[in-house]
Amino acid sequence: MQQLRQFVGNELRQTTTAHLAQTMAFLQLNTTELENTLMNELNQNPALELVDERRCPTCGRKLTQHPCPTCARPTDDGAPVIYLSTRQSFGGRDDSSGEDRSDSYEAHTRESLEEFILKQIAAELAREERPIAAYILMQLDEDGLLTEEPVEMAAYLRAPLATVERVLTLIQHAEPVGVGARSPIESLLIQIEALQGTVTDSLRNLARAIIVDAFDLLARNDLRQIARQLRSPLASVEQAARFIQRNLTPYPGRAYWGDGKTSGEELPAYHEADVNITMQQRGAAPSALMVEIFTPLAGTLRVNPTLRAAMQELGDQDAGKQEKWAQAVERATLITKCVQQRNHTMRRLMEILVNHQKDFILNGDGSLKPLTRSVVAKTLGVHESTISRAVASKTIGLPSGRIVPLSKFFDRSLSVRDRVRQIIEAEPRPLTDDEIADALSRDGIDVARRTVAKYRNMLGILPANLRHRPAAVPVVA
DNA sequence: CTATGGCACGGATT
DNA sequence: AATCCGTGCCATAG
Repeated sequence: MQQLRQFVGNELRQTTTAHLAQTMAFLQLNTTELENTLMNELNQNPALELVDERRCPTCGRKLTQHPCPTCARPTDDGAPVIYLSTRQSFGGRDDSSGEDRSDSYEAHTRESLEEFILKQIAAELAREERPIAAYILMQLDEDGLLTEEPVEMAAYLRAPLATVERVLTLIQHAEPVGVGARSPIESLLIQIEALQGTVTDSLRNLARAIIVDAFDLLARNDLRQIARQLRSPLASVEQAARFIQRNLTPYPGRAYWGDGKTSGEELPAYHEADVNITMQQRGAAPSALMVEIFTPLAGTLRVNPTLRAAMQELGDQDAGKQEKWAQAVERATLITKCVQQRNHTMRRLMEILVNHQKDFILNGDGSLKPLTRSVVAKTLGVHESTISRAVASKTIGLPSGRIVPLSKFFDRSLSVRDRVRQIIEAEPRPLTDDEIADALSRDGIDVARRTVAKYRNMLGILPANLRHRPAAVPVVA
């Protein structure tokens, strides 16, 4: 009896830990990544099937349109509506790369920026150039700059240098233009060339000259000195400097995250968010927040019922086969359960997040309220690491159209940084960091002057002594 | 002498 | 246990 109990206990613990491990693994993937893993699973596991008949992942009803008209209906009281929705973009299993499954490079391209670039240049790549492209993309740092010399890479890949450089050129000219440059300067130059035809040549030439010959001066915003050195009229230099600030970025990789760094216009969103928030206004009623959580795959995932039935009929005739099928079914059940659990967790998480940060969603950075993952974990009754995983590597689209990392909801200092920005924007004369710190403390925010300096840097704002009339130039390390 | 940025330490968060 | 963040101290530039 005791043995039996122990045995059952072990079994139970085993399946539970397997279940837990899988749930955790799924939870920390973003929608696209999960989609890939599920696709793999579908290919390998006959017991798992994707029914094309689409059902609303929130209520389970058959779906005739996106999003589910029942679940995604604005409420009258203006409370946020949170619902799950399958991605429309992935209509099924199209895939243009109809042939060889052996692309080893796919394994390395989970990161969205890399995928995004790869997609653009895929058509131009010969097969043997693919691994090269994949390798180069892996060497990009977080700013989108390349850390390794082409010569080294060619040696490592045992490929001709010319080929490596050809691929690199392709990458550099894909969106976002300038990734894969070896320095901020090179990146800026590539971006300038790409703008050929959109601005006058004289402006472009001057801008190029400034970057090549007077880059350190530009970083210090010393326009007079630049004008003297290049023998150009100050007015032209000012114009060119403004052009550089507005249209170019030394960190092409950052534009990708929709970070505040891209001074100026909205760049197109380079990837799809995992959650999307919009505002739906119904007449004069208070606008309700519509929170759409994307689940991967269009269709419904389930355990293949015919296989399950066949397995039971088979009995013990073919023990080996039965064993195999049993495992497949078990795993398929596990997968579907875990996906459901992931959806459930994401939904509960977003519920809290949206309610707590409603002001932030509506009014922007300044209204972000402090919030830590552990607090959310407490109120949700789950472990902290669960929240960490749920937040990790996910992005969210705000009503403003910006796509930001979900972790921004937990940023400890975003609202203070926003205050700093406001203060500087409204300053009559350049304020020193100390004065900014004072101004903040008058608002009840106590931060050290050193901290103000750090925030300033994060915002890409120059120190007071370099901050005159014209707007700041992004500081380059 | 003043304003900043670099380094590193300690506490909080993950 | 690892990482992030605010801060103090000190060197440096103007």
